[in-house]
Amino acid sequence: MPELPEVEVVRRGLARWVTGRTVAEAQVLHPRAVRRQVGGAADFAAQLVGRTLGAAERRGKYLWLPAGDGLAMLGHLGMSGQLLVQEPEQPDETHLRVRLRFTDGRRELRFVDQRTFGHLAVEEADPDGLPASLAHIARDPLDPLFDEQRFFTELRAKRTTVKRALLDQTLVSGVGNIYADEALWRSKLHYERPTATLTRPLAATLLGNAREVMTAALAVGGTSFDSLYVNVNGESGYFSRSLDAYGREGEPCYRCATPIRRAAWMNRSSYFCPRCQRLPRQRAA
DNA sequence: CTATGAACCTGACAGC
DNA sequence: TGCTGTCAGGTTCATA
Repeated sequence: MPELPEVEVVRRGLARWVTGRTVAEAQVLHPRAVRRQVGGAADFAAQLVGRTLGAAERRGKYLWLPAGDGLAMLGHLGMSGQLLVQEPEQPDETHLRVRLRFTDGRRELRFVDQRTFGHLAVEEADPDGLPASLAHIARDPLDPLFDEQRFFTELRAKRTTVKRALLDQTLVSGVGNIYADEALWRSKLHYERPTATLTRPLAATLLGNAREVMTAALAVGGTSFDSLYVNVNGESGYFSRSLDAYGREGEPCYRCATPIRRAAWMNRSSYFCPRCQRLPRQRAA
């Protein structure tokens, strides 16, 4: 469940169902799911058993469970990862990769990931509780401590285009392909607009729109096109019906009725309105 | 520093 | 039915 709203839905579920519970057993059913763990699967399990987990936290698309002694269990869902809270007697999912059993014998935590682009790891955390490998990940637009000043400065300094910048997790985290296209549509910006040409008000509009669209998506449980993107209880969100650009190739723009276009871009797709989101004419150098 | 492409995987779907 | 090609909410690494 990739982007910020979907990950936040999962974080809330974990906070509700896992906080304060003690790990009795950690089973790694696929080594790729813990490939970032320096000591491998055995180390991952050994680090977790006996630990009582704190309330889940999140930065961008990453989430983690404080585990005491300056450690945290970090997770990233990649393209297809799910964290599910399941009754122990529920049959194993086809792509079950990691299972945590708890000392209370009640519902277990399962990491299910079809494509195994996601991962879990136990890591040291800094004094603020942030896992070590997230030091370079920027705060996200829903974080009260998000540094707008820094965002504007770095955005203007970048020699790149605006959608690349939105997807750059060191500049602003949590935004992925769907919400980048949605924020750009709302801002009437072309995805290949050079960041150096963005005025401060335009950049502020863009950031505000990213914040608004992700907040709206979060309010309805995130975006789910299929059963891959679900909360810890396996339920889908409803934001797919509110998308203005993403996935709407050939359908009329809600502002001007021009058909939305899909363009191949960086091994993926960009959806945009060719009329509302124009590239300003290049000036000769 | 920036930019591109490929790699990592599995499954769904369209078209033949 | 079954094959082939394309596509998918992400990150990282290697090469220009």
